[in-house]
Amino acid sequence: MGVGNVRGKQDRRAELLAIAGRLFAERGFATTTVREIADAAGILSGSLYHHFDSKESMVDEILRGFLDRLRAAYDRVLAEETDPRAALTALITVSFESMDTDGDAIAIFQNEAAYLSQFERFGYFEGVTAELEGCWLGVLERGQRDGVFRADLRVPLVYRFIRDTVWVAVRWYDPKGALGAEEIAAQYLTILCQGIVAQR
Amino acid sequence: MGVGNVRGKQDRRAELLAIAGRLFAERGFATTTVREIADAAGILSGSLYHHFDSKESMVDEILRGFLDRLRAAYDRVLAEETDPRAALTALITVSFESMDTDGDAIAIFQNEAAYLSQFERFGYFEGVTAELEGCWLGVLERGQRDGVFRADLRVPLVYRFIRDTVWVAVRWYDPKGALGAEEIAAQYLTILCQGIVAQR
Amino acid sequence: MGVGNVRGKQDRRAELLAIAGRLFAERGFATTTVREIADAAGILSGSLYHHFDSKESMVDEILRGFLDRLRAAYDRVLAEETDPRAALTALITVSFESMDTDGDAIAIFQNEAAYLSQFERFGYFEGVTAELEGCWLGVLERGQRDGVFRADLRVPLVYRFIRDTVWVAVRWYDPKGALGAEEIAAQYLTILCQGIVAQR
Amino acid sequence: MGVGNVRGKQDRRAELLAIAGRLFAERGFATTTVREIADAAGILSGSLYHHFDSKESMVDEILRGFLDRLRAAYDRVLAEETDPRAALTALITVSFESMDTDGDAIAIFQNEAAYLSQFERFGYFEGVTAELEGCWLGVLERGQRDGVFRADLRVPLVYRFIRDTVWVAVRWYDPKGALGAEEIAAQYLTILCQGIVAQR
DNA sequence: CATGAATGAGAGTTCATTCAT
DNA sequence: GATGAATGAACTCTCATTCAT
Repeated sequence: MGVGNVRGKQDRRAELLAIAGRLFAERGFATTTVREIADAAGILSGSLYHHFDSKESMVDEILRGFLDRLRAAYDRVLAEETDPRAALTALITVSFESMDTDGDAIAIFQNEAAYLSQFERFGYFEGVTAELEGCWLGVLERGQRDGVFRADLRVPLVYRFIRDTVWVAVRWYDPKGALGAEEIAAQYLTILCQGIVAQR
Repeated sequence: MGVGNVRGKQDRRAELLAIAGRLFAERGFATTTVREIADAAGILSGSLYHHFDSKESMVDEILRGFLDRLRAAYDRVLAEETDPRAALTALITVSFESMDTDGDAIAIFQNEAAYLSQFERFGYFEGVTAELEGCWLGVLERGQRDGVFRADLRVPLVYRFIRDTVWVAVRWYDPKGALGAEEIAAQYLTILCQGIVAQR
Repeated sequence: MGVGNVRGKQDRRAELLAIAGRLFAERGFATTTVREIADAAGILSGSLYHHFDSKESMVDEILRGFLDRLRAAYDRVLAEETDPRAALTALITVSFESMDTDGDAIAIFQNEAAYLSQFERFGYFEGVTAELEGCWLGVLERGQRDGVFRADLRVPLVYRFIRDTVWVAVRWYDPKGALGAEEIAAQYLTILCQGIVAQR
Repeated sequence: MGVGNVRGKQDRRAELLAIAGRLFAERGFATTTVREIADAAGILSGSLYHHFDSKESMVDEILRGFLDRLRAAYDRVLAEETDPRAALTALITVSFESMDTDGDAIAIFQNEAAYLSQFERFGYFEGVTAELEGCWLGVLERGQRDGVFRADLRVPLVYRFIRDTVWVAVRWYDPKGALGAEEIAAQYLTILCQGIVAQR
C-alpha cells in the first residue's frame, strides 16, 4: 500500500501495454480486438478497463512514449553533432537502433498514423511529425549549403527517401537476428553516401 | 445483348473496383465498410453483391490485376535490358511509373499484404512476392558479379532498401502533382547510384 | 398465338412448379431460395416472376393441386366402398399410391403445413385437413360401430397413428425403388389389422 | 465465485437452450431468428453470443443432449429386457415417455435432421441414427426368429412404421394434456401387437 | 419472355464498452 | 483488481422482389 504498490501498478500497466503493442504491431490496431489483448494477458476483456479507459488510450500511451523518446534522441544528436555528415550518420544510427527498444511502437506508428490521425485525440501527430521532419531537413540543408551533400538533389525528396527506408525496415528487422541495427545502419549509410555503383 | 452489354458490365465492375480500391487505399481494408463503398458508388450495400461475392473478392481482384501487370512489366524489362545498371534503372522507373496507374492497389498491397496473407485465399501472395524479389536480386547479383555494383554490399539488404523506398513512396506520391514519377525515379537513381555526398 | 401457345405456357408453368416442388421437398420451403429454383430451371431469378407473383404462390399452387386430387380420391373411395374394412384398405392404398405422383407435394405438406398455415393465404389448410380427417374418422367409427374394429380403441388416436405412419413414409419411400406403394400398403394393412404378434 | 457460480452459469445456459429449443421446435431452425430467441429471453441478440458461439451450436447442444439420453435409455432397456416382446414394449414406452422431457428436441430432430445433416458439424447424426435403428432391428429380428413376431413381415419396414408413428406423435402429443405418454404407448402397443380388427 | 442491376429489409455475428458482484 | 453477463451499434452478407431494357 506504499511505493511498492504503485510500482507494481505501473509495472502491470507497462506489461499490458507491451502485450497490446505487440498485437497492434502484428495484426494492426483496428484488427486487434480488446479480447485478444486480454486473452494474451490472461485476463478477461472487461478487466482491461480497470487499467485503461479504452483501446485508443492504449495506443495513445504507446505512441506518446515512443515519440517522446525519439524526439529526445534526435535533440541529443543535434546538440552533440555539428558536422552535417556526422549528424546525418547519428540520426540514421539512432533511428535504426530505436527498433531494438521501440519496434512495436514504430510499426504501429508507420502503419496506423494515417488512420489514427483522423481522430482528434491523435491530432498531436502532425506537430511531432513536423518537428522530427525538421531535424532531418535542417541537417540535410546545412550539409548541402556547406557543400557536403550534392547540390543537384531536392532535399525534401531525399528526406522522404531516407525516412521511408529507415522506418519501413521495421517490417523486416529482427532485433534478435544476426544482422544488428548498427550494421544495417552502416550499410545504408554507405549506400546513401557513396552509392551502389563501384568506383572506377 | 451483345458485346456492348458485356463491355457495359465490365465497365461497371471496373468502376466499382476503382471506388473500392480508392477507399481501401485511403482507410484500410478492414476499416472500410461495404456500406461506404456502396455509398460512394451511389447504390445500396446489398447491390454490391450482385457484382462481387464478398469484400474479400474485391481486394483480391484489385490486387491480382496489379500484381499481374507488375510481373509482366518486370518481365519485359528483364527481356529488354541486359546491362545490370540499365535493368536496375528500368526496374526502378517502371515501379515508380506504376504508381500513376496502380497507386491504390500498391498502397493496399503495401498496407494489407501482411494481414490478408493470413487467409488462404491470399496464399498466392507468397509466390508472387518471391518472383518479384527474384527479378531484383538477379539484376543486383549480376551487377555485382560484373563489377558494376560495389562488392562490399549485402545484396539482400540493398534489395530491401530499394524495395521499401520505392513502394512506400506511394504514401506521398501525387500522380497529379508537379513532381512526376519519372523525375522522382531519376532523383532516386542518382542517390542510389552515386550517393548524396558531393564528389571532391 | 393460339391454343398451342397457351398449352406451351401451361407446360412451362407445370415444369417450373415441378422443379420448385422438388427443391421445396428436398430442402424445405424457407431454405430454398428463388435463385436456386431459377438456377435449376436454367433462367434468372427475376424471370420467375413472369410466371408467378411470389415464392408463396408457387407452393400454394403445388399444394392446392395435391390437396384437390387427394380429396377427390378419398371421395371416390367413400362412394365406392361401403364396407368399413374395404374402405380403410382403399384409403390406405390410395394414400400410399399418391406418393408416386405427388411425392414432393406430400413431403412439402408434411414438413411445412405448420409453418405455412400461420399466413392468411394458407388458412384453407385447416378446412381441407378437417375434411380429410373426417373421411378417416367416419370409416373408423363406422367400423367400430359395426364390430369390425375392436371396441377398446380410441378412434382419434388410431386415426393419428395411421395418418402419421402413412404420410411420414414419404420420407423414405422411393417411387423408383424395388418396394412398390401397393406392397407397402399391404404390409402396413397386415400389421394394422392383425398386429405383429404371431398367432399361437 | 465457487460452485454456486458454476451452477448459475449452467442454469443460464440451460434456460437459454430451453427457450431456443422451444422456438426451433415451433417455428423451425432456419425460420427462427437469433433476435427472436434473444427477445424471448429478455436480452439483446448480441448477448446470446456470450453464451454460445452460434445459432448452430445451440441446436447442436440441444440435440446432442437428447440423443445421448435416448441412447442411454435404449441401452438400459436392452440390458434389462431379454424377452423380445417385453423389450419392444419398453422401447416404445420409453420413446413415448421421452416426449415429456425432450419434446422440443424430438420435434427439432424430426423436422431438421435432414437439413442439418448436410453440415459437417452434424455428421454425427448418421452414426447415432444407425445405432438407434440397430436397437429396434435387433429386438424385432430376435422376436421374429423366436416366433414371437409373425414371419411374413419385413422387419425393416416394420421398423420404419413404428419409428415414424412413435416420433411423429410429437407433433400432436401434449405433455400437459389428459392423455399421458404411458396410455398412448399402451394403445399403440395394442394396435401394433394385436391389430385393430376385432377378434371373432 | 428473359435479363441483370438494383432495392430494402433483415439475417447472423462481432466487438468496444459498462457495471453489479 | 477481476469476473462475466449484458449492451448497442455496426458489420458482412442474403434474399425475395421490382423494373427498365
